[in-house]
Amino acid sequence: MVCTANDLHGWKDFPKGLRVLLLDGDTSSAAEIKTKLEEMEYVVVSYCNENDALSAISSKPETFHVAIVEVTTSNHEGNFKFLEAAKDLPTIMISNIHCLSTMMKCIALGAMEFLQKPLSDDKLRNIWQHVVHKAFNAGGSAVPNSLKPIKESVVSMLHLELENSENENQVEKKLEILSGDDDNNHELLEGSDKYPAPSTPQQKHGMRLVDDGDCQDQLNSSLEKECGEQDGESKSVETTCINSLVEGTSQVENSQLPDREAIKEEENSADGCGAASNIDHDTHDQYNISSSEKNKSKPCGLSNPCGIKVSRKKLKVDWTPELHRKFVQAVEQLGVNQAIPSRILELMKVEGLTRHNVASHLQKYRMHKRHILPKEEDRSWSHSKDPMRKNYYPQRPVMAFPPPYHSNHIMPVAPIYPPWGHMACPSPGVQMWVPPGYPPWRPPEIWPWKSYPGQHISGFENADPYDKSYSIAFSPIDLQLADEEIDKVVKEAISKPWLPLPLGLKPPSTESVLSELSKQGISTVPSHINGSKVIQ
DNA sequence: CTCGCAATAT
DNA sequence: CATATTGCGA
Repeated sequence: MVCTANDLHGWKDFPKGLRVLLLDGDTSSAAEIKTKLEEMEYVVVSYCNENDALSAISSKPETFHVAIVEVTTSNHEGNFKFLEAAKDLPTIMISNIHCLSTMMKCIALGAMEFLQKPLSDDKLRNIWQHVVHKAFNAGGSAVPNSLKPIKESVVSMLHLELENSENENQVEKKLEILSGDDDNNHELLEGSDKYPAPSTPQQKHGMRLVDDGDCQDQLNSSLEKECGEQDGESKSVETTCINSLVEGTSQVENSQLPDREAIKEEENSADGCGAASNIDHDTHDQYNISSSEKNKSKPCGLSNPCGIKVSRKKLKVDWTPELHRKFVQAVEQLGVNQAIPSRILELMKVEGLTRHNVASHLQKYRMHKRHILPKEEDRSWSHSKDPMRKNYYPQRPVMAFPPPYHSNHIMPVAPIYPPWGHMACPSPGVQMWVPPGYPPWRPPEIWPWKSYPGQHISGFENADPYDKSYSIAFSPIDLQLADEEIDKVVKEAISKPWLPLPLGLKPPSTESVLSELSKQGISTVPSHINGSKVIQ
């Protein structure tokens, strides 16, 4: 009934309207909690005995999103039964008693949290977090029906795309933001305005890990439901950990930038999450770093007090198109001659990426520049395979665009970057071979100020031996076509400075261009170049 | 320590 | 087999 996708398509102010089952034997306490919850615009149905509550959730399991259940010394059994029956329902235990083993048992049986009475408003207000958490963490098993809409609406609210395994850390981070401002709980922002309820958010990162460990290590006597289910999440545990470690410092301010990168761990287990289905890197920047599953060389079984594995393992970088795009952009911005790993790393501004990764990638990049093109060459031209001569290709023919191509139309949408495809033509003016009939997109590397006819500034490649050879290889028609296109774009850009640059790409910085030019003895910049400078 | 290359691993 | 990682000399 409740939760059709339509009902909740928006769920405008999300936590409001969340349906809470309250089970508290103490009627006055129940009334008090109910009142508070209702002030927070939760919908509360309270019960005073377990049987009523049990029948309620068993007859209409989708009626509630979350349950709050009181535990006393006398009603253990009923509550445990409830937990058992409501294991799809995020359940928060509340109690006056301070019994560690009881708490432990509840948690082990699947309770999300165990709170001591009296309940603070903060904790009540934040119960929705458990709902969302569970909605995103129904490990393995399907998300319970009552929680599906939650997940959907949260996803839509955050403008997230949910891949097979979306990084929940990302979600959670945004949710933390949510709890801060979206909750518009002005009346409660006394002193600690940042995180109203310390216990709840903390539990996500720290406590739950402990719980998992406890479940498996100590309490596996008879109670391993949630634990078993959540076992498959050790990856996300590590992801969270990595994220907080790696990104913690710089991400604090950056987390809202549109081009935030996400680190996600790849799991090669059966539920094949990322790798196979990562074809949609157009929309959101994303790259994967997966830890090698075998921690052989390093003795990294250490655990910190929280039980979090501090495995600073070697991370394998998956150079997704997006990541690679950044890389190329950085290289270009630096100029091929100055593209050293450390600087590239800086420019890429990607947390978690090491200089080593970049160096390796750079190596590959250069290798391709030197080998792929020459190879094509060798096959069709000379059959000289002399490896010593690989740097010299004075007269390489370059494919021109097929005749029918004329650049009268606007740039096509940003292309999917093939891993190395456009590397074949990283220098301006050099056209990548495009299959006939292919949409003639222009690589982002080709920017007006890089190749103007006659000046042959031609960007940064002059100091690069390989690129030098490329620039020789211009075919007239290439130049003409490129100029035509470029001219058009430049004119448009100049005449409409308020518009974003084509393809939404960031051009090289003015400084880098100018410094490069001055290095080459060009101190005066043509006026139209200046013009393009203005729009930056 | 960084860079770039070559060997090695996945 | 392509590509990422590791190792090593400059």
